[in-house]
Amino acid sequence: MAEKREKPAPKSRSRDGGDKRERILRAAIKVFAKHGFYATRVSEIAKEAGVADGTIYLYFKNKDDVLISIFDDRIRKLIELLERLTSEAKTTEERLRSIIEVQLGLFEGERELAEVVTVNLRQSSKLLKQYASPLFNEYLGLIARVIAEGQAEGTVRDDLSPRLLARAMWGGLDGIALNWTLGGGGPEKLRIAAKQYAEFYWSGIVARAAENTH
Amino acid sequence: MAEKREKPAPKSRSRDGGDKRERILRAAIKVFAKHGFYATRVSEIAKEAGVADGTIYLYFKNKDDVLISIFDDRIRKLIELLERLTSEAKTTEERLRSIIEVQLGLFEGERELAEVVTVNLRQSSKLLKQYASPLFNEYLGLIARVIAEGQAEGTVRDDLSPRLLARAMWGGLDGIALNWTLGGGGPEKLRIAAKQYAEFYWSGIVARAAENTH
Amino acid sequence: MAEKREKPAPKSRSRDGGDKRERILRAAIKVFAKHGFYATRVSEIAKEAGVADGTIYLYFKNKDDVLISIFDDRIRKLIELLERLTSEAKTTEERLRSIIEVQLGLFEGERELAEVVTVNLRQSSKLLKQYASPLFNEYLGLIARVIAEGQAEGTVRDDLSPRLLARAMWGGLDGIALNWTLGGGGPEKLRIAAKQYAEFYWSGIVARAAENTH
Amino acid sequence: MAEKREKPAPKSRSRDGGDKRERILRAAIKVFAKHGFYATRVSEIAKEAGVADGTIYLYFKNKDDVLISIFDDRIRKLIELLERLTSEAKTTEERLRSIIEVQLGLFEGERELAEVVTVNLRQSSKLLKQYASPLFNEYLGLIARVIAEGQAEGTVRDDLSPRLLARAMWGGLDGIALNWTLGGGGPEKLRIAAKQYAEFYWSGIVARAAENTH
DNA sequence: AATGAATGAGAATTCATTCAT
DNA sequence: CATGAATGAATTCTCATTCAT
Repeated sequence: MAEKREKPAPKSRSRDGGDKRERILRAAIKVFAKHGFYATRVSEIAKEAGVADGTIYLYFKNKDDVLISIFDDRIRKLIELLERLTSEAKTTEERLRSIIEVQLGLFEGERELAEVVTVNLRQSSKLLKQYASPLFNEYLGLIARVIAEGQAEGTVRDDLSPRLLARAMWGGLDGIALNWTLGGGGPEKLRIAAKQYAEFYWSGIVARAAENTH
Repeated sequence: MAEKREKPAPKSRSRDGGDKRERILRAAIKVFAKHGFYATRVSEIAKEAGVADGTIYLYFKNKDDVLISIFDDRIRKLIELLERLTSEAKTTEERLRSIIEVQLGLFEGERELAEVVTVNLRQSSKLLKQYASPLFNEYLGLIARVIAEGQAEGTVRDDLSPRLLARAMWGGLDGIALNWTLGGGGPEKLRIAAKQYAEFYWSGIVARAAENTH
Repeated sequence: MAEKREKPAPKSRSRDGGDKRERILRAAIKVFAKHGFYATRVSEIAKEAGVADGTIYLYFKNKDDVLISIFDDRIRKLIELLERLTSEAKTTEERLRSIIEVQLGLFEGERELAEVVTVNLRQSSKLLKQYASPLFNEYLGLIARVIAEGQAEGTVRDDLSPRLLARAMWGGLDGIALNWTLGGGGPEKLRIAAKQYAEFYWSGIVARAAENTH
Repeated sequence: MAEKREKPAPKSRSRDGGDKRERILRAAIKVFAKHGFYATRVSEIAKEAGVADGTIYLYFKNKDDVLISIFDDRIRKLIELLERLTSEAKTTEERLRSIIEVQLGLFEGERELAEVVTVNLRQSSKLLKQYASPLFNEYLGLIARVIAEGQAEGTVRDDLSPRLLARAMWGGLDGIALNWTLGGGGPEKLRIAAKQYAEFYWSGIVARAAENTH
C-alpha cells in the first residue's frame, strides 16, 4: 500500500541536452512495442535510452511505473488538448467529433505508442487497476460531460447513460486503434476510420423527433 | 523455434470424471482470467486443476501452449455458438443483440469464455500476433458478416464499413466488460449495460428513410 | 507483516540419503562463520550444501530465515536438554551449573556454530527482534525460574531480580563464548571457563547468613 | 587490501558550527543504531548529517571507515573516562561500580551510542576481527587490571581469572543493555539494573574470610 | 500416467562510489 | 570544498521445466 507516486525526478537537464525522463519514456515505447511489456528487459530500455540501468530508477519507481507513466503522460496530453477543443467547439456533435479525431489522431505517426497503449497496457494486473486511475476516469468524465450537456440541451437522446456511452466510445476507438496497429495500414486509414466512427457514434446517440428504433 | 505442436495427449478420459486436459484448461481459464497470463504461475494452474505441476507438461508443451490451446479450443466454440445463434435469429437486429449478450457473458455457462475474450486476448503480444489474431479476425468477421447482410437487405445503412462497425462493437463491449470487472457491480448491471449498448449500437447503424444525420 | 513462518519442508529424505534441510543449515553455519552473514552469498551456501540455489528456498523463506533457523534450532535443543537436566538435578546450585555447562558445552567442538550464534546473530535488525523471540524468552525464563525457585527455598538471595540474573548469565556466557571464538583456544579452555564462571555466578547469588556485602 | 588509512580530513571546523566530520559521525551513530550497519544506506547518513552523499567520501574512505571511526573515537573516549574514574576511586569495589555505571550510564544520555557499541560491534566480522578487537581488548584489559589489583590487595578472591571476570562483566552488561534497548524502559530501569548487577557482581568476586561456597 | 522435489538460468532492483560541475 | 546525478556491478529470489521415482 502507501505507494509514494511520482518520483522527485532529479532536476532534469543537468549534464545532458535532453530531458532524461523523456528519453527513457521514448525508449520504453520503442522496446515495449517491439517485444511487449513482459519480454522487455529493463536493461534494454536503458540501452535504448543510452543511460545506465540504475538511472531508470531515478525517474521511475519500477518497470511497471514506466509503462504507467507512458499511459498517464498521453492521457494527460489528451485531456489538455480536449479541454481546449471542446470549449472552442460550438455544438455537441462538433465536440464529440473532436474527441474522436483527437484520440485516434494522437496515434497518427506514432504506431509504436499506439501499440503500447492498446496492447501492452493490459499485460499486468497492476496496470489494469491503473486503467481505472483518476486520470483515466477524468478522461472518461470529460466525454461523459459533453454527452450529458447534449442531453440537457436536447440534442442527445436521454435514455442512455453518459458514462456508458463514454466507455463505449473509448472502447470502440481503442478497438479500432488496436486493429490498425495489428493490421498495418497507413495513417490515412486511421483518419477514415475516425470519420466513419464519428458518423456511427453520432447516429447512435442523437435525439430523434418521434421515432422508435425498434 | 522447432515447435512440435500437438502433444500426444494421453488417451483422454481415463478413470477420473472429465479428462485431465479439459480440467487443466478450465483451471487455466479461471486463473488466467483472475491474474492475467504473466502473473499466473504454472503451479497455480496445477493446484486449481488438482493435478501435480509436472502433469501439465504431459498435456501441454509449455505455459504458452496452455494459453494457445484455450484460444484454439474455446474461441472456436464461442464462434460456433455465435454461428448457431445468428442463424437462428430472424432479423439482423436480433442477431446483433445475441452477439452482444454472448460477448458480455450473459449466456449462462459462457461467462468464462467471455472473460477469456475480454481479458486474456491482449496478454501476450506474441500470441496476439501469431495465434489469436487469425481467430480474432474470424470472430470479427462473423460480426461483420451479420452487418453486411443487414446492409444487403437494406436494414443497415451502407455508408459504413462492416469491419469498422464490428471492431467498434467489440471494442465498446470490451470496454464495458472491463469496467464492469473492475467496478464490481452485480450481473444485473451488466445486463442493463448490454441493453443500453444494443440500443445505442442499433441506432447508430440502422438505415433510416430520408434522414440526414448531419 | 503476516509472515507465514515455517516452510512446509518438502517431505525430506526423498532422493538423497541425508535430510536436505539439515545439510543446508550445516553448510550455512560453515560459511556464515567464515564470512559473516552479510558477506555470505546464498549461492555459497548452496554450493557448500551441494544443492541448487533454488533449493534453499524450498526449505527456508529467505536468507534471514536460514540464520534464524540456526538460532532457533539450537535454542530448541538447549531448552529440551535443560528441561531434562534441571529436573534431574537435586539442588539449585547444581541446576545452574548444568545450565552453564550446557550452554557453553553446546559449542564445544562446534566453534563455527558458536561464532554464528554469538557474532552473526546480531547482524540483522530483523534477527535482533527475533532475539526477543518467544523461544529465546522461553530460554531466559527457564533460567529465571530456577533462580526464583532457589529464592523461594532460601538458597538464593532474594534482593535481585531473577530476570536480570538470567540475562546477566546469558550475556556473560555469550561474552565468554565470543571471546573464545575470537581467541582460538582449545575446547578445554571453554570447560575451564565454564567452571570458573559457575563459581563466580553462584557466589554472586547465593544467600548468606548474616552478612553485609557493602 | 592496499588500505590507505586516515583521510586528509579537510581542515576541520571551517565556517559551520561543528566540523563536518563530527556531524557525520554523530549522524552515523544515530542511523546505525536505528537500522544497523548493513541496513543503513550511506545516503541516510548524509541526509541525517545534512550533507551531500559525496561529502562523506571527503572525510571517510568508505562506509566501513565510518563505523571504524566511531569505534576509534568513542571507545577511546570511554577508555579515557574509565581510566580517570578508576584512578580517582579509593577501593576496588568502588572502581568496579564505576565501570558498571559508566558502561551502562554512558548510554543513559546516549542510548544510540550504546546501541552502536553493543549491537553494531558485532555487525561486521571483518571489523570485529580487525579493528574493534584490539580496542576492545584494551577495554577488557582495563577491567581485568582493576580486578587483578583487587586480588593483589586481597579484596578479590584469587581463584578466578581476571580476564574471565572482565569478559563476564562486559557480557552481562551488554546483555542487560541489549535487553533494555529492545525493551524500551526508561533510564531509571537501567540505573536500577546497574545497581543490582553491581551488587551481584561484587558478591560473586569478593574475597571472603573462612568460607566455602560449595 | 502422475508426481513434486530439484534445478538453475534469468531479471529486477539496490546502493556504494565517482566525478563533472 | 561541496554537490548529487549517474553509474553498473552485484545479489537475491522466482518459477518454468525436468526427471527419478
